[in-house]
Amino acid sequence: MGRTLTADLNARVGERATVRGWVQAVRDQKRVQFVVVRDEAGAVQAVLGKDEPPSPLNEAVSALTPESAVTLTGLLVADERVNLGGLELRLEELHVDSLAEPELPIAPDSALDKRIDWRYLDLRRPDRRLIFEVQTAVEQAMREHWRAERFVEIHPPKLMGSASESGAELFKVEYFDQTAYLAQSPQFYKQMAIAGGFERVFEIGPVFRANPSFTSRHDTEFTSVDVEIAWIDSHEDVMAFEERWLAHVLGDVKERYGEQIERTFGVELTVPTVPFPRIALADAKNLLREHGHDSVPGPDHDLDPASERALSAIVSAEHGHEFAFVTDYPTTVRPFYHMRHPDDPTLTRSFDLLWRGVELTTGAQREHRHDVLLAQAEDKGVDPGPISYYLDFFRYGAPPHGGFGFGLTRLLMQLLGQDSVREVTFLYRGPHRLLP
RNA sequence: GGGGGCGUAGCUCAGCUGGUUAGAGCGCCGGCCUGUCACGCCGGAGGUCGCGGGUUCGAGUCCCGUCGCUCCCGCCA
Repeated sequence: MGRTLTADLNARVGERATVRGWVQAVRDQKRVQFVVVRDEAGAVQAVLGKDEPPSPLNEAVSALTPESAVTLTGLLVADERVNLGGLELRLEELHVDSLAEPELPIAPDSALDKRIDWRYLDLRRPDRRLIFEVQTAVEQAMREHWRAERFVEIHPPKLMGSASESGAELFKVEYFDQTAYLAQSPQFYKQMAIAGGFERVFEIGPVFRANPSFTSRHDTEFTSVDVEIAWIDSHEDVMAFEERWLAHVLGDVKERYGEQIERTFGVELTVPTVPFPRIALADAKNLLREHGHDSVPGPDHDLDPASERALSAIVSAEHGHEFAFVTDYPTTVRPFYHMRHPDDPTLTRSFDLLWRGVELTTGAQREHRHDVLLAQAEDKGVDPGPISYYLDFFRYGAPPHGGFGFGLTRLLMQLLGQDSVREVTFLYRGPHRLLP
Protein backbone atom coordinates (compact mmCIF):
# COMPACT_ATOMS: atom_id res chain seq x y z
CA MET A 1 0.00 0.00 0.00
CA GLY A 2 1.34 3.42 -0.95
CA ARG A 3 2.25 5.90 1.70
CA THR A 4 -0.09 8.74 2.61
CA LEU A 5 1.27 11.98 4.06
CA THR A 6 -0.36 12.89 7.36
CA ALA A 7 -1.49 16.17 5.82
CA ASP A 8 -3.58 14.24 3.28
CA LEU A 9 -5.29 11.88 5.72
CA ASN A 10 -8.51 13.90 6.04
CA ALA A 11 -9.53 12.95 2.52
CA ARG A 12 -9.10 9.25 3.25
CA VAL A 13 -11.24 8.71 6.32
CA GLY A 14 -12.95 5.32 6.10
CA GLU A 15 -10.09 3.80 4.11
CA ARG A 16 -7.03 1.84 5.08
CA ALA A 17 -3.90 3.95 4.94
CA THR A 18 -0.17 3.59 5.43
CA VAL A 19 1.70 6.33 7.24
CA ARG A 20 5.47 6.59 7.52
CA GLY A 21 7.27 8.81 9.98
CA TRP A 22 8.91 9.27 13.35
CA VAL A 23 7.43 8.26 16.68
CA GLN A 24 6.62 11.41 18.58
CA ALA A 25 4.97 9.84 21.62
CA VAL A 26 3.91 6.44 22.92
CA ARG A 27 1.17 6.35 25.53
CA ASP A 28 0.97 2.76 26.64
CA GLN A 29 -1.98 2.22 28.99
CA LYS A 30 -3.67 -0.77 30.58
CA ARG A 31 -6.40 -1.20 27.96
CA VAL A 32 -5.35 0.93 25.06
CA GLN A 33 -2.18 2.13 23.39
CA PHE A 34 -1.57 5.35 21.44
CA VAL A 35 1.30 6.18 19.11
CA VAL A 36 1.70 9.65 17.64
CA VAL A 37 3.65 9.59 14.38
CA ARG A 38 5.08 12.70 12.77
CA ASP A 39 6.11 13.15 9.17
CA GLU A 40 7.39 16.23 7.36
CA ALA A 41 3.91 17.71 7.00
CA GLY A 42 2.17 16.92 10.28
CA ALA A 43 1.30 14.16 12.71
CA VAL A 44 -1.38 11.55 13.34
CA GLN A 45 -2.40 9.39 16.28
CA ALA A 46 -2.61 5.64 15.94
CA VAL A 47 -4.65 3.63 18.43
CA LEU A 48 -4.66 -0.01 19.42
CA GLY A 49 -6.77 -1.82 22.02
CA LYS A 50 -4.78 -4.04 24.35
CA ASP A 51 -5.51 -7.74 24.42
CA GLU A 52 -5.18 -9.93 27.51
CA PRO A 53 -2.57 -11.24 27.29
CA PRO A 54 -1.01 -8.56 25.03
CA SER A 55 -0.85 -9.48 21.35
CA PRO A 56 2.42 -9.42 19.42
CA LEU A 57 1.31 -6.08 17.98
CA ASN A 58 0.71 -4.78 21.52
CA GLU A 59 4.22 -5.90 22.45
CA ALA A 60 5.66 -4.18 19.40
CA VAL A 61 3.98 -0.90 20.32
CA SER A 62 5.24 -1.19 23.90
CA ALA A 63 8.79 -1.61 22.59
CA LEU A 64 8.70 1.61 20.52
CA THR A 65 11.00 4.45 21.47
CA PRO A 66 10.55 8.14 20.62
CA GLU A 67 12.03 9.18 17.26
CA SER A 68 12.06 5.63 15.89
CA ALA A 69 11.32 5.50 12.16
CA VAL A 70 8.15 3.47 11.58
CA THR A 71 5.60 2.45 8.98
CA LEU A 72 2.02 2.07 10.22
CA THR A 73 -1.03 0.70 8.46
CA GLY A 74 -4.60 0.77 9.65
CA LEU A 75 -8.14 1.99 9.15
CA LEU A 76 -8.57 5.75 9.26
CA VAL A 77 -11.54 6.80 11.35
CA ALA A 78 -12.92 10.15 12.44
CA ASP A 79 -13.11 10.48 16.22
CA GLU A 80 -13.97 13.70 18.01
CA ARG A 81 -12.09 12.59 21.11
CA VAL A 82 -8.78 12.99 19.28
CA ASN A 83 -7.34 16.45 19.72
CA LEU A 84 -4.90 15.91 16.88
CA GLY A 85 -7.07 16.53 13.82
CA GLY A 86 -10.13 14.64 15.07
CA LEU A 87 -9.05 11.44 13.39
CA GLU A 88 -6.93 8.43 14.15
CA LEU A 89 -5.46 5.36 12.58
CA ARG A 90 -6.72 2.06 14.02
CA LEU A 91 -3.46 0.18 14.00
CA GLU A 92 -3.32 -3.10 12.08
CA GLU A 93 0.32 -3.36 11.07
CA LEU A 94 3.48 -1.87 12.46
CA HIS A 95 6.89 -2.05 10.87
CA VAL A 96 9.85 -0.59 12.70
CA ASP A 97 12.17 0.72 9.98
CA SER A 98 14.74 1.80 12.55
CA LEU A 99 14.46 1.72 16.33
CA ALA A 100 15.82 4.83 18.02
CA GLU A 101 18.00 4.34 21.07
CA PRO A 102 16.21 5.33 24.28
CA GLU A 103 17.11 8.68 25.84
CA LEU A 104 17.69 11.35 23.24
CA PRO A 105 20.78 13.51 23.72
CA ILE A 106 18.85 16.76 23.31
CA ALA A 107 15.50 18.19 24.33
CA PRO A 108 13.59 21.10 22.76
CA ASP A 109 14.96 23.45 25.42
CA SER A 110 18.59 22.33 25.05
CA ALA A 111 21.24 24.99 24.43
CA LEU A 112 21.81 25.88 20.77
CA ASP A 113 25.39 24.59 20.77
CA LYS A 114 24.28 21.20 22.04
CA ARG A 115 21.43 21.11 19.54
CA ILE A 116 23.95 21.72 16.76
CA ASP A 117 25.96 18.71 18.01
CA TRP A 118 22.84 16.68 17.27
CA ARG A 119 21.51 18.83 14.47
CA TYR A 120 19.73 16.01 12.66
CA LEU A 121 17.55 15.41 15.71
CA ASP A 122 16.99 19.13 16.23
CA LEU A 123 15.88 19.57 12.61
CA ARG A 124 13.05 17.06 13.05
CA ARG A 125 11.13 19.61 15.07
CA PRO A 126 8.47 21.30 12.93
CA ASP A 127 9.51 24.82 13.92
CA ARG A 128 13.09 24.14 12.80
CA ARG A 129 11.81 22.70 9.56
CA LEU A 130 9.76 25.84 8.94
CA ILE A 131 12.96 27.89 8.88
CA PHE A 132 14.17 25.99 5.85
CA GLU A 133 10.81 26.01 4.11
CA VAL A 134 10.87 29.78 4.44
CA GLN A 135 14.44 29.87 3.15
CA THR A 136 13.31 27.91 0.10
CA ALA A 137 10.47 30.37 -0.49
CA VAL A 138 12.83 33.33 -0.07
CA GLU A 139 15.27 32.02 -2.65
CA GLN A 140 12.50 31.12 -5.06
CA ALA A 141 10.99 34.62 -4.81
CA MET A 142 14.43 36.14 -5.37
CA ARG A 143 14.92 34.09 -8.50
CA GLU A 144 11.44 34.93 -9.79
CA HIS A 145 12.25 38.59 -9.53
CA TRP A 146 15.66 38.21 -11.15
CA ARG A 147 14.22 36.26 -14.07
CA ALA A 148 11.53 38.89 -14.58
CA GLU A 149 14.26 41.53 -14.78
CA ARG A 150 16.50 39.55 -17.17
CA PHE A 151 19.23 38.55 -14.73
CA VAL A 152 21.60 35.66 -15.45
CA GLU A 153 22.73 33.27 -12.71
CA ILE A 154 26.46 32.68 -12.40
CA HIS A 155 28.46 30.10 -10.43
CA PRO A 156 31.89 31.63 -9.84
CA PRO A 157 34.67 29.44 -8.41
CA LYS A 158 35.25 29.19 -4.68
CA LEU A 159 38.92 28.32 -5.10
CA MET A 160 40.94 31.40 -5.90
CA GLY A 161 44.57 32.19 -6.59
CA SER A 162 44.47 35.52 -4.78
CA ALA A 163 42.41 37.48 -2.30
CA SER A 164 39.27 39.18 -3.51
CA GLU A 165 40.09 42.36 -1.68
CA SER A 166 37.87 42.87 1.32
CA GLY A 167 40.10 43.03 4.38
CA ALA A 168 38.61 39.85 5.79
CA GLU A 169 40.93 36.96 6.58
CA LEU A 170 41.43 34.25 4.01
CA PHE A 171 41.38 30.49 4.40
CA LYS A 172 44.40 28.94 2.71
CA VAL A 173 44.16 25.53 1.12
CA GLU A 174 46.76 23.30 -0.44
CA TYR A 175 46.32 23.26 -4.18
CA PHE A 176 48.80 20.80 -5.68
CA ASP A 177 52.09 22.69 -5.48
CA GLN A 178 50.46 26.07 -4.94
CA THR A 179 48.41 27.81 -2.28
CA ALA A 180 44.80 28.55 -3.08
CA TYR A 181 42.30 30.60 -1.11
CA LEU A 182 38.64 30.04 -0.41
CA ALA A 183 36.55 32.85 -1.86
CA GLN A 184 35.48 35.47 0.68
CA SER A 185 33.21 36.97 -1.92
CA PRO A 186 32.40 36.53 -5.61
CA GLN A 187 33.05 40.26 -6.02
CA PHE A 188 35.74 40.10 -8.70
CA TYR A 189 33.92 37.44 -10.71
CA LYS A 190 30.62 39.30 -10.67
CA GLN A 191 32.49 42.20 -12.18
CA MET A 192 34.12 39.89 -14.69
CA ALA A 193 30.66 38.80 -15.77
CA ILE A 194 29.82 42.47 -16.36
CA ALA A 195 33.02 42.87 -18.39
CA GLY A 196 31.93 39.71 -20.19
CA GLY A 197 28.82 41.40 -21.43
CA PHE A 198 26.35 39.98 -18.92
CA GLU A 199 24.46 43.10 -17.97
CA ARG A 200 22.74 41.76 -14.87
CA VAL A 201 23.97 38.80 -12.82
CA PHE A 202 23.28 37.11 -9.52
CA GLU A 203 24.60 34.29 -7.40
CA ILE A 204 23.42 32.50 -4.28
CA GLY A 205 26.43 30.67 -2.94
CA PRO A 206 28.84 29.99 -0.10
CA VAL A 207 31.56 32.39 0.98
CA PHE A 208 34.33 31.81 3.51
CA ARG A 209 35.78 34.21 6.05
CA ALA A 210 38.56 33.28 8.46
CA ASN A 211 37.45 35.82 11.03
CA PRO A 212 37.60 34.72 14.67
CA SER A 213 34.25 36.39 15.23
CA PHE A 214 32.18 35.39 18.23
CA THR A 215 28.86 37.08 17.67
CA SER A 216 25.32 35.95 16.96
CA ARG A 217 25.53 37.19 13.35
CA HIS A 218 28.90 35.92 12.12
CA ASP A 219 30.06 32.59 10.79
CA THR A 220 33.10 31.43 8.87
CA GLU A 221 31.07 29.96 6.01
CA PHE A 222 27.72 31.40 5.03
CA THR A 223 25.42 31.80 2.07
CA SER A 224 25.85 35.08 0.30
CA VAL A 225 23.42 36.55 -2.21
CA ASP A 226 25.24 38.67 -4.77
CA VAL A 227 23.97 40.99 -7.45
CA GLU A 228 25.75 43.10 -10.06
CA ILE A 229 24.09 45.42 -12.58
CA ALA A 230 25.59 47.21 -15.61
CA TRP A 231 24.79 50.55 -17.22
CA ILE A 232 23.80 52.28 -14.02
CA ASP A 233 24.11 56.01 -13.39
CA SER A 234 24.94 55.74 -9.71
CA HIS A 235 24.61 53.59 -6.60
CA GLU A 236 21.07 54.96 -6.40
CA ASP A 237 20.09 52.58 -9.25
CA VAL A 238 21.45 49.64 -7.26
CA MET A 239 19.49 50.64 -4.16
CA ALA A 240 16.36 51.11 -6.26
CA PHE A 241 16.75 47.57 -7.54
CA GLU A 242 17.43 46.10 -4.12
CA GLU A 243 14.42 47.68 -2.45
CA ARG A 244 11.88 46.56 -5.03
CA TRP A 245 13.46 43.10 -5.11
CA LEU A 246 13.26 42.78 -1.31
CA ALA A 247 9.70 44.13 -1.22
CA HIS A 248 8.74 41.40 -3.70
CA VAL A 249 10.49 38.70 -1.69
CA LEU A 250 8.97 39.70 1.64
CA GLY A 251 5.55 40.15 0.07
CA ASP A 252 5.70 36.66 -1.37
CA VAL A 253 6.93 35.11 1.88
CA LYS A 254 4.23 36.88 3.88
CA GLU A 255 1.57 35.61 1.51
CA ARG A 256 2.73 32.01 1.72
CA TYR A 257 4.09 31.76 5.25
CA GLY A 258 3.03 34.90 7.12
CA GLU A 259 0.47 33.20 9.34
CA GLN A 260 2.66 30.21 10.06
CA ILE A 261 5.62 32.45 10.92
CA GLU A 262 3.49 34.50 13.29
CA ARG A 263 2.03 31.41 14.93
CA THR A 264 5.38 29.66 15.27
CA PHE A 265 7.80 32.48 16.01
CA GLY A 266 5.50 35.30 17.11
CA VAL A 267 6.82 37.63 14.40
CA GLU A 268 4.46 39.70 12.31
CA LEU A 269 5.96 40.25 8.89
CA THR A 270 5.65 43.77 7.47
CA VAL A 271 6.07 44.10 3.72
CA PRO A 272 8.22 47.22 3.26
CA THR A 273 7.04 50.14 1.18
CA VAL A 274 9.27 51.47 -1.59
CA PRO A 275 11.41 53.57 -1.53
CA PHE A 276 13.25 52.74 1.69
CA PRO A 277 14.50 55.69 3.75
CA ARG A 278 18.01 56.81 2.82
CA ILE A 279 20.46 58.70 4.96
CA ALA A 280 24.07 59.69 4.35
CA LEU A 281 26.47 58.28 6.94
CA ALA A 282 27.52 61.75 8.15
CA ASP A 283 23.86 62.77 8.55
CA ALA A 284 23.13 59.52 10.38
CA LYS A 285 25.86 60.30 12.90
CA ASN A 286 24.46 63.81 13.44
CA LEU A 287 20.99 62.40 13.85
CA LEU A 288 22.27 59.94 16.46
CA ARG A 289 23.98 62.73 18.38
CA GLU A 290 20.80 64.81 18.25
CA HIS A 291 19.01 61.88 19.84
CA GLY A 292 21.51 61.83 22.68
CA HIS A 293 23.80 59.01 21.54
CA ASP A 294 27.18 60.31 22.69
CA SER A 295 29.43 57.39 21.71
CA VAL A 296 28.90 57.70 17.95
CA PRO A 297 32.05 56.70 16.01
CA GLY A 298 34.14 59.46 14.42
CA PRO A 299 34.07 60.68 10.80
CA ASP A 300 36.46 58.03 9.40
CA HIS A 301 34.62 55.11 10.95
CA ASP A 302 31.62 52.93 10.16
CA LEU A 303 28.71 52.76 12.57
CA ASP A 304 29.19 50.32 15.44
CA PRO A 305 26.47 47.76 16.19
CA ALA A 306 24.93 49.89 18.95
CA SER A 307 24.70 52.85 16.57
CA GLU A 308 23.14 50.67 13.88
CA ARG A 309 20.44 49.53 16.30
CA ALA A 310 19.83 53.07 17.51
CA LEU A 311 19.66 54.41 13.95
CA SER A 312 17.12 51.76 12.94
CA ALA A 313 15.04 52.67 15.99
CA ILE A 314 15.08 56.37 15.07
CA VAL A 315 14.22 55.71 11.42
CA SER A 316 11.43 53.40 12.50
CA ALA A 317 9.99 56.05 14.83
CA GLU A 318 10.29 58.90 12.36
CA HIS A 319 9.46 57.17 9.08
CA GLY A 320 7.62 54.04 10.22
CA HIS A 321 10.07 51.94 8.20
CA GLU A 322 12.08 48.89 9.30
CA PHE A 323 14.72 49.32 6.59
CA ALA A 324 17.28 52.06 6.14
CA PHE A 325 19.94 52.65 3.50
CA VAL A 326 23.02 54.37 4.90
CA THR A 327 24.96 55.95 2.05
CA ASP A 328 28.15 57.80 1.15
CA TYR A 329 30.75 56.03 3.27
CA PRO A 330 34.22 57.56 3.41
CA THR A 331 36.97 55.91 1.38
CA THR A 332 38.69 54.98 4.65
CA VAL A 333 36.15 52.25 5.36
CA ARG A 334 35.54 51.09 1.82
CA PRO A 335 37.63 48.98 -0.58
CA PHE A 336 39.57 50.55 -3.44
CA TYR A 337 37.07 49.51 -6.12
CA HIS A 338 34.19 51.58 -4.78
CA MET A 339 33.59 54.58 -7.02
CA ARG A 340 34.25 57.94 -5.40
CA HIS A 341 32.07 61.02 -5.60
CA PRO A 342 33.28 63.34 -8.40
CA ASP A 343 32.74 66.39 -6.19
CA ASP A 344 34.16 64.87 -2.98
CA PRO A 345 36.86 62.23 -3.47
CA THR A 346 36.83 61.37 0.25
CA LEU A 347 33.36 59.80 -0.14
CA THR A 348 32.31 56.70 -2.03
CA ARG A 349 29.14 55.97 -3.96
CA SER A 350 28.31 53.20 -1.54
CA PHE A 351 25.64 52.07 0.85
CA ASP A 352 24.74 49.61 3.60
CA LEU A 353 21.25 48.31 4.19
CA LEU A 354 20.03 47.92 7.77
CA TRP A 355 16.99 45.89 8.77
CA ARG A 356 15.88 46.40 12.37
CA GLY A 357 19.42 47.24 13.41
CA VAL A 358 21.23 44.47 11.56
CA GLU A 359 23.44 45.03 8.55
CA LEU A 360 22.14 42.97 5.62
CA THR A 361 24.02 44.43 2.70
CA THR A 362 27.02 46.36 1.51
CA GLY A 363 26.79 47.77 -2.00
CA ALA A 364 28.28 50.39 -4.28
CA GLN A 365 28.84 51.65 -7.72
CA ARG A 366 32.18 50.17 -8.80
CA GLU A 367 35.01 52.08 -10.42
CA HIS A 368 35.00 50.90 -14.05
CA ARG A 369 37.67 53.28 -15.43
CA HIS A 370 40.94 51.34 -15.56
CA ASP A 371 43.25 54.25 -14.86
CA VAL A 372 41.12 55.57 -11.98
CA LEU A 373 40.83 52.07 -10.50
CA LEU A 374 44.62 51.67 -10.63
CA ALA A 375 45.11 55.02 -8.92
CA GLN A 376 42.62 54.13 -6.20
CA ALA A 377 44.35 50.80 -5.56
CA GLU A 378 47.63 52.63 -5.17
CA ASP A 379 45.98 55.20 -2.92
CA LYS A 380 44.70 52.42 -0.63
CA GLY A 381 48.08 50.67 -0.60
CA VAL A 382 46.82 47.64 -2.54
CA ASP A 383 49.52 45.78 -4.49
CA PRO A 384 48.22 45.53 -8.07
CA GLY A 385 50.47 42.53 -8.85
CA PRO A 386 48.37 39.66 -7.47
CA ILE A 387 45.14 41.19 -8.77
CA SER A 388 46.31 42.21 -12.21
CA TYR A 389 43.89 39.66 -13.70
CA TYR A 390 41.07 41.62 -12.06
CA LEU A 391 42.35 45.02 -13.11
CA ASP A 392 42.56 43.71 -16.68
CA PHE A 393 38.76 43.29 -16.75
CA PHE A 394 38.54 47.04 -17.22
CA ARG A 395 41.04 47.46 -20.08
CA TYR A 396 38.80 46.70 -23.04
CA GLY A 397 35.55 48.52 -22.47
CA ALA A 398 33.72 48.12 -19.17
CA PRO A 399 30.30 49.67 -18.58
CA PRO A 400 29.45 51.65 -15.46
CA HIS A 401 28.14 49.11 -12.95
CA GLY A 402 27.39 48.38 -9.34
CA GLY A 403 25.92 45.78 -7.05
CA PHE A 404 25.69 44.41 -3.57
CA GLY A 405 26.36 41.44 -1.34
CA PHE A 406 23.60 40.27 0.91
CA GLY A 407 23.67 37.93 3.91
CA LEU A 408 20.96 35.32 3.41
CA THR A 409 21.18 33.99 6.96
CA ARG A 410 20.99 37.47 8.40
CA LEU A 411 17.82 38.07 6.43
CA LEU A 412 16.33 34.83 7.74
CA MET A 413 17.38 35.61 11.29
CA GLN A 414 15.53 38.93 11.17
CA LEU A 415 12.62 37.55 9.20
CA LEU A 416 11.97 34.82 11.76
CA GLY A 417 12.86 36.76 14.89
CA GLN A 418 15.75 34.43 15.75
CA ASP A 419 18.62 35.72 17.84
CA SER A 420 21.43 33.95 16.03
CA VAL A 421 22.39 33.08 12.47
CA ARG A 422 23.30 29.65 13.84
CA GLU A 423 19.62 28.95 14.34
CA VAL A 424 18.83 29.55 10.65
CA THR A 425 21.96 27.90 9.22
CA PHE A 426 21.60 24.27 8.19
CA LEU A 427 25.02 23.51 9.67
CA TYR A 428 26.82 26.37 11.34
CA ARG A 429 30.53 26.87 10.80
CA GLY A 430 32.49 29.01 13.25
CA PRO A 431 36.02 29.32 14.61
CA HIS A 432 35.49 26.27 16.87
CA ARG A 433 32.81 24.48 14.87
CA LEU A 434 33.79 22.10 12.07
CA LEU A 435 31.53 19.17 13.07
CA PRO A 436 29.14 17.66 12.31
C1' G B 1 41.97 38.99 19.22
C1' G B 2 39.92 42.20 24.00
C1' G B 3 36.16 42.23 28.11
C1' G B 4 31.93 40.01 31.06
C1' G B 5 29.18 35.50 32.41
C1' C B 6 29.00 30.21 32.56
C1' G B 7 30.69 24.71 32.76
C1' U B 8 27.13 19.90 38.57
C1' A B 9 22.78 13.21 36.22
C1' G B 10 20.88 11.82 29.20
C1' C B 11 18.36 17.22 29.13
C1' U B 12 17.25 21.99 31.91
C1' C B 13 18.97 23.74 36.38
C1' A B 14 19.55 24.45 42.23
C1' G B 15 23.63 23.83 45.64
C1' C B 16 24.01 30.36 51.03
C1' U B 17 29.67 32.68 54.03
C1' G B 18 34.38 25.66 52.32
C1' G B 19 31.94 20.95 56.52
C1' U B 20 29.13 13.94 56.87
C1' U B 21 26.13 9.49 52.00
C1' A B 22 25.69 16.21 45.90
C1' G B 23 19.66 17.59 44.96
C1' A B 24 15.02 18.91 41.84
C1' G B 25 12.05 18.78 37.32
C1' C B 26 11.99 16.37 32.69
C1' G B 27 13.81 11.97 30.29
C1' C B 28 15.15 6.63 30.93
C1' C B 29 14.01 1.59 33.30
C1' G B 30 10.21 -1.39 36.18
C1' G B 31 5.15 -1.70 38.10
C1' C B 32 0.04 0.22 38.25
C1' C B 33 -3.87 2.78 35.35
C1' U B 34 -10.88 1.61 30.31
C1' G B 35 -9.21 6.92 25.37
C1' U B 36 -4.62 9.12 26.30
C1' C B 37 -3.39 13.56 23.80
C1' A B 38 2.58 17.86 28.19
C1' C B 39 -1.72 11.36 30.27
C1' G B 40 -1.70 10.21 35.60
C1' C B 41 0.16 7.41 40.13
C1' C B 42 4.18 4.38 42.70
C1' G B 43 9.18 2.70 42.70
C1' G B 44 14.27 2.45 40.68
C1' A B 45 18.81 3.25 38.17
C1' G B 46 21.89 7.12 36.81
C1' G B 47 27.16 11.99 38.80
C1' U B 48 35.68 11.06 38.27
C1' C B 49 30.76 18.43 39.96
C1' G B 50 34.90 20.32 32.11
C1' C B 51 40.30 19.09 32.76
C1' G B 52 45.19 19.90 35.48
C1' G B 53 47.58 21.92 39.64
C1' G B 54 47.42 24.59 44.39
C1' U B 55 45.53 26.40 49.44
C1' U B 56 43.13 23.68 53.58
C1' C B 57 42.17 18.91 58.71
C1' G B 58 38.44 19.13 54.71
C1' A B 59 37.05 21.90 47.92
C1' G B 60 31.18 21.37 43.60
C1' U B 61 32.25 25.90 46.64
C1' C B 62 38.58 29.56 47.36
C1' C B 63 43.28 30.54 44.08
C1' C B 64 46.23 29.65 39.41
C1' G B 65 46.42 27.46 34.66
C1' U B 66 43.88 25.20 30.62
C1' C B 67 39.81 23.70 27.34
C1' G B 68 34.90 24.65 25.86
C1' C B 69 30.25 27.44 25.67
C1' U B 70 27.86 32.18 25.75
C1' C B 71 27.07 37.55 25.45
C1' C B 72 29.30 42.31 24.23
C1' C B 73 33.28 44.81 21.47
C1' G B 74 36.61 44.61 17.19
C1' C B 75 35.85 42.58 11.90
C1' C B 76 32.04 42.19 8.49
C1' A B 77 27.21 40.04 5.09
